[in-house]
Amino acid sequence: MALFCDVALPVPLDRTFTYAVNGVVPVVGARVLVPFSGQRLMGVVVRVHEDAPVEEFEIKPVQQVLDDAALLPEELMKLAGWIAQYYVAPLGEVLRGMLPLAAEVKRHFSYRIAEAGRKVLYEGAVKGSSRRSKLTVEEQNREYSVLNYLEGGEAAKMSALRSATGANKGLLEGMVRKKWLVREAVAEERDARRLEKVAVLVGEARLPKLNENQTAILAELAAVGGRMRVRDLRLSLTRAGVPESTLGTLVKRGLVGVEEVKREFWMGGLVAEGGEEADSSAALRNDNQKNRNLRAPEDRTMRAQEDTTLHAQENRTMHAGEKRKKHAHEHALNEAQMEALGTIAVAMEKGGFRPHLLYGITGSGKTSVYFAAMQRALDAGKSALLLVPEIGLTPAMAGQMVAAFGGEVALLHSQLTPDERAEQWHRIRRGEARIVVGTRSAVFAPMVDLGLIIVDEEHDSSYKQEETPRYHGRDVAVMRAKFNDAVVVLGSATPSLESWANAEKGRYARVEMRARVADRPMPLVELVDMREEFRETGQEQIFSRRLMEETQATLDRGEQVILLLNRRGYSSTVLCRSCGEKIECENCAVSMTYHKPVSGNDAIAQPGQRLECHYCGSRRAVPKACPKCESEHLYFLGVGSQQGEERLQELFPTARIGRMDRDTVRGRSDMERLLARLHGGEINLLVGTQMIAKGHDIHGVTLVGVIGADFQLGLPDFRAAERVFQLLTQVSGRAGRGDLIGKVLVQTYHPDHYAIQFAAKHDYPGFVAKEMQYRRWMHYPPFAVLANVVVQSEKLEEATAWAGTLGRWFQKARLDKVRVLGPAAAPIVRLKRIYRYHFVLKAERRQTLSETLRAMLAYAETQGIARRNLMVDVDAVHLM
DNA sequence: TCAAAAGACGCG
DNA sequence: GCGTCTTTTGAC
Repeated sequence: MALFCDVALPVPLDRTFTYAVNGVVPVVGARVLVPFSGQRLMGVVVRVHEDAPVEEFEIKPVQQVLDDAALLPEELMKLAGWIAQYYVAPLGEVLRGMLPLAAEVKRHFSYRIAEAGRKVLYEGAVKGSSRRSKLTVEEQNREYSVLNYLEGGEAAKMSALRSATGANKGLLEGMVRKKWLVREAVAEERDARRLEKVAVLVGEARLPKLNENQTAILAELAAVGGRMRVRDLRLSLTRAGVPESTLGTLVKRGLVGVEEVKREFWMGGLVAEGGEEADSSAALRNDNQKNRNLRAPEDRTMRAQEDTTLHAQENRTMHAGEKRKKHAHEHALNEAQMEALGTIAVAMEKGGFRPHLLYGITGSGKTSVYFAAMQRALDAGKSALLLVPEIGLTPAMAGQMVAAFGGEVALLHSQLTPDERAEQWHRIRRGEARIVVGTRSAVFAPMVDLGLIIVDEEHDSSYKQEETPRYHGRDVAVMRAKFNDAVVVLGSATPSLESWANAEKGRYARVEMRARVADRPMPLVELVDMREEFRETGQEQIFSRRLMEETQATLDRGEQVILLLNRRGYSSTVLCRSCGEKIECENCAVSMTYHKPVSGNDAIAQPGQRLECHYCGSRRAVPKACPKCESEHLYFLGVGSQQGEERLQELFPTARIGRMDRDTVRGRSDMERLLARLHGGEINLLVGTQMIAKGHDIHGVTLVGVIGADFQLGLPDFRAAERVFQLLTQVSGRAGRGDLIGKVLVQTYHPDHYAIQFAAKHDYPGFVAKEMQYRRWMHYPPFAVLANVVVQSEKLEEATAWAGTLGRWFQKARLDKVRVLGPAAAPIVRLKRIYRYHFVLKAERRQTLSETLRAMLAYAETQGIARRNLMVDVDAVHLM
């Protein structure tokens, strides 16, 4: 009987594809390489069966089976199925997101000579290569050398052809079009681990005469146990002023050996690569870290012993009253923290799926609880997963994790290269890394014996993936915990209303920490009414008199100030005074932001004054005159962080100012450098966008100023109030984390708005109660489930017509259990040249919503609306 | 998504 | 009429 298998492929089609199995029979969950529309793709087998498909098309065979066992554990396969169903996404695309192993499959093309090509080769210069042809003589000669190279009939890889004949891809493709060559898609497995050189000290009883430099190298090697990556060694040699050639001499003399080993795990991306570290002691630390990780397995046990002794020491210093078995990381916990930990620990002991909402005010020490809980999981022989919104923004957390758990940690974040990602994935899968810290997609880490999942800052919108599959990391984490029978903890000082409602309903156990560590008081929040400020001063000012006064006083006391200015760039809008026209991006229906050319050391070579679109990234120069009415009265509106920094420099000329936003912080190292300068007091006034609000723990900050955080209260988004409340609370939490009391000044045009009032009083429960009323009233989440459906096309008429078609269908369907808003122009009606209309669907029950969406998609198909022109966003976070 | 196929366009 | 660039279509 013939065997077939259904394969989920990473294409945006909501179906699987059937292939014939000829050789090895794959198991469900294994990866296979299959031919697909002229390419080779990697897919995951979801079914093996004997039912020959009835449709009349050629069933292609599986090309290669990559795994002999299911690559994904069963619960992850289940989770993938759930995501595909829940978020109306193709299973293949879900699986692709779960398996970051693209680096293990090498895809390339190879070429073989065809009949026509032979002819050309033998008949010499024919009319075929017409005079019309744009090809230069040189290119024509290249074509001949390609044909010559392939004459034997063997297929050759593109890379080989390239180096042998100097042909480029375009040339080869042209030859394929002329039918001189045929192209074949090839995909093969490869080992993602790269080789690297390691210098090894050769044991030598008697040392021959050596010069100073040579001795230095040997000493360096000996100090780290005799093995060191050559690139690290080079680095430290350069630092010490020893010429690199000395290493070569030692190798020649047989005192140092160089081995090639498969690159072992290292903290990819956590430690800065290369030698650009600002601070050499940090670099040294990093080197040590790398070397620790490089050591051979037998050293691991040794390291484990070191760790035990370390813990033993910690245990000795623990409170005498502790009677239970001591655990590391718990000695510094206060009562509230111990209680929270206790609840989580009990749940873990009991086993089974138990979701928790950890509501702990800013500064209550949630991170310490996470650490302790993860240690408990380890002690119980389980692994633990910590999700954070963005690792790049919390280097401190990543560093602490590594310090606390050493080689047990795997970090997963966006800055890893595909190879590094694959490497980490395997480490986790093999059970070598039992502590995983990562961003959204880390929720799919193939943990062994997963006992605990923690979602830090669970309200953070970066957990929502804004491309297919549009899943929410927090919700997937809860589902995963369910499939894994694990404990899940959602932590936040400002829980999302969804999670809070779940806690109220009793679906999540609520754990609260309502006091700051060391009983520090909450900072005092003062509102500055900017309307009044305007009436009194008669001028529109960025900074109120009150804020300037306090800033000056704080700086005079030698303390630090953070100012939140939640828009980047210099001015958010360029407006024509004559006709009122805003300068818009040519691709998107949004006004362009003015970025002032930067002068000074970190200036980017970007001459002229530039306007930038924050949605599509396009740039243009500031026009001399209004593009519409040609008036020259252009003026700049809306203050961004860049302008804020400039103004502050004028107002406080002696202040040491730093700026933190997407423009100054591009990579992790920028962030670390900036934070280090802040910690060291080199900066005493920091201005920045919301990234300054995220979890940094700087003890010298006693004043936080908030400028224009309330402009988004006016945005057409039902979560606007929640966002403003969260932002104010988070940024306020940056004040007074040391011994000094903090103060917060909030400049606002809406001083009476409840989001601002409650934030000023640190009253989360109060805010939630009020906001819940509004959500209930308006049938918004958490009192309804919501989906955003966007109809998109490059042609405006198409977009409106399709929106109308679907609108009529929704009307005719008379959905009594689903409310449909729209069709309406999306808040940003044109984005990256695409026109967008949208519907917002609200239903009381999940199932109703899901059924309606599928019915709508089915109808759209009958109307010839291609699936790619419809975007379905279940539990949409942004309705843009 | 992505490559092949069909369509639109320009040139002698 | 052919080469080249752009848009559309369909995949096992």
